[in-house]
Amino acid sequence: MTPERNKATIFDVARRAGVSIKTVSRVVNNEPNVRQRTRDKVLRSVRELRYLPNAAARELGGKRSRVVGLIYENAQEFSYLNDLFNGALRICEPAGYTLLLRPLTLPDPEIIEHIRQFALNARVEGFVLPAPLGDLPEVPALLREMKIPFAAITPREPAPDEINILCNDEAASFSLTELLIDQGHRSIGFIKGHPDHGASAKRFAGYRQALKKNGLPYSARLVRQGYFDFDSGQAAAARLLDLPQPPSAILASNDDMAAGVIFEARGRGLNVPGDLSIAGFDDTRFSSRIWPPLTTVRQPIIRMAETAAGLLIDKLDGSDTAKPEAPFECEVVIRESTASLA
Amino acid sequence: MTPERNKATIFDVARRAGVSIKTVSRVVNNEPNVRQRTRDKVLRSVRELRYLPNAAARELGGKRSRVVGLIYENAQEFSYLNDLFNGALRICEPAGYTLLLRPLTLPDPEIIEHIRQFALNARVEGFVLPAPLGDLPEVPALLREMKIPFAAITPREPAPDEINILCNDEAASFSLTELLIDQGHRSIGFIKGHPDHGASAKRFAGYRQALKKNGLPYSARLVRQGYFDFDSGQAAAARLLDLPQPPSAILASNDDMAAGVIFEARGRGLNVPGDLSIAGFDDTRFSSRIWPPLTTVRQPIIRMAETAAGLLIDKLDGSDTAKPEAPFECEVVIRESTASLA
DNA sequence: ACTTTCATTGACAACGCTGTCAGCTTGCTG
DNA sequence: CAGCAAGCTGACAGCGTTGTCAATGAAAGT
Repeated sequence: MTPERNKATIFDVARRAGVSIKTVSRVVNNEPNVRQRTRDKVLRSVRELRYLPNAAARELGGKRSRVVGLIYENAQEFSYLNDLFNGALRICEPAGYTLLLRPLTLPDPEIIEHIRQFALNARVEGFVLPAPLGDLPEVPALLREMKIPFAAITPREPAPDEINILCNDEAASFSLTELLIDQGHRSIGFIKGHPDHGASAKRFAGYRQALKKNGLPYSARLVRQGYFDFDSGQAAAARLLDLPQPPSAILASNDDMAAGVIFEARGRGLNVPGDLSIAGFDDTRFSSRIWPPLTTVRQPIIRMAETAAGLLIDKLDGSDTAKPEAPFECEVVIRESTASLA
Repeated sequence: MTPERNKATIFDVARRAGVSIKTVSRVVNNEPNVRQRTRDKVLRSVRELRYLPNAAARELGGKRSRVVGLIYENAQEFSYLNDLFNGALRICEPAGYTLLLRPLTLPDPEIIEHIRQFALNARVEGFVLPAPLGDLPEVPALLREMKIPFAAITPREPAPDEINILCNDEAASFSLTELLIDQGHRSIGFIKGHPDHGASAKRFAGYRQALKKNGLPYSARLVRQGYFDFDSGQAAAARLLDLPQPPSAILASNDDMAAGVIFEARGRGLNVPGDLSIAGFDDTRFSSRIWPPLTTVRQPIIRMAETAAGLLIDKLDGSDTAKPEAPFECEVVIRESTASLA
């Protein structure tokens, strides 16, 4: 059933190089205490035989599985997941790690047990832990308890000695709000994101800050709770537009909700951006494809995932690189869903 | 580094059940020639100790890796990929198989070499091979050469003894076209899909058949080549709408292109569906979220992926179930982007 | 009762690597 | 130049399974 495998074993390499298998092992694993000449001999032999270490034997003999797990919420935006996966994979593969995906469906009372099972079954050595799972306190707690290192991608301050990648959500939200203010909007609605997501609070904070800095009054009536999905965005927009004095612009905490706002606006015969400016967050695949194309904020997810995977692997490999990462910068993408107030 | 693993080994189970490790192995692997009483004893012991076979040892000892590979084109619609993955995972996981993803970026002159490397490195025992990779003749050819079984999900007739899952693209396209005809449309534009995708030809064939059966003339001017992406859909729509006698309806071979058509129509101030009816294929995540929501065709991707993975695993496990699958049925989803001709 | 046949079970050698530890070289130190 | 530490290398024992094959037991045939 198994295809003809790469036949060469460590023995073949050793014989050809005239050394012991242990020395080959040392070279292959980049261990110290091998003379340069010996190392070269072995390396040549490895190349000539196209030697590829047998992962199963490696795991059985040593204790390392070289498996990195990526757990994520199944309801996440697909393009976000895709970037996450591609970014992490780009690092894991060349480093000789296997990247395993595990979708989780929230809410799930047994989520902890599911993660534990996954970690055990798949022999996961380390996790990439994106938002919103990383925002749930119990998930990092479980991994700490299981002594499995992880690299979180969440808008939080990392615990000491833990890896956490974040981007500057608050600053981006601030910029976006200021953009609307600069365009003359004085009444700007805001739709909050899912309360379980750390980003929601940050984005809201940026909005308030921008209002404050520009001397605009904050009004709770202009703020509605959403849950990051299209429907909640639409519903929130409906209530905002039903106000006696509806806002002239609405800022949604993500693009799915912004799409819902557009949908609702169009349904009411409103002209976007003529009658209502709309902006979102995340720049998903469709943000530029809906009508009108959405003004939004783009996060460098791929690079964030790469960095997370890279730092995680450094840790797993024992190369203690304790450099704290600076937050990644988000980019405001201005499209046609926002316009100056006539 | 590795967390405290499930400690119980086959020896512990054997001791507790009062049998040899080989007998435990037989029971765990569902091999024949074990008395029922013995089997029960072992099973109880397994349960009590929460025994979980060590995958690495299993692979090293036997020859099975229990890895199923899912290779896909990176540019694919995310929701399609997501369904594919979730469907396959739902089958693989409980069956004790590991599902490994491998994105490929087309066009890629070295694609064969990449797949070969992946198969070797990851010790893939069998592949799930979705469109469009399964449509490329060289990919199935490689897997046949490497003697790696695969389950294709493509609109083709399967080679004998190979697994192929398909859905009735042609019939769906036929229905969708007839729907438009029933709504009074007499001039229906068609945007073809990417020529490398097997589905493209099928969908086009269904369109022509429906015209023919309903006595409508076929005009090549109303047919444009697209490539399954938004931009090509928009471009094709532009040319269709520039016709001296533009069609009153446009059928795009997928929803990305249909979104492009809507985009173009709106840009020209056309009312959809008042001035132009638009329909697509695939029912992606955003098909119902754009304005107007798209009439389209939904494929049961999840079930198709489940079936593909299931048949593949049957084959890998040696349970020769040679039942040829009937094509899955697509479902026409009628939304607001199509309407009767006034 | 005495083979023969087959289902059932177990002993033991792989599988290909890493960990441990001992042995052999070097290069320094005094 | 002996003496010692540090650098380098190899022998060998696991790691937890499955495959092979021989041994045992039970059922069936003569």
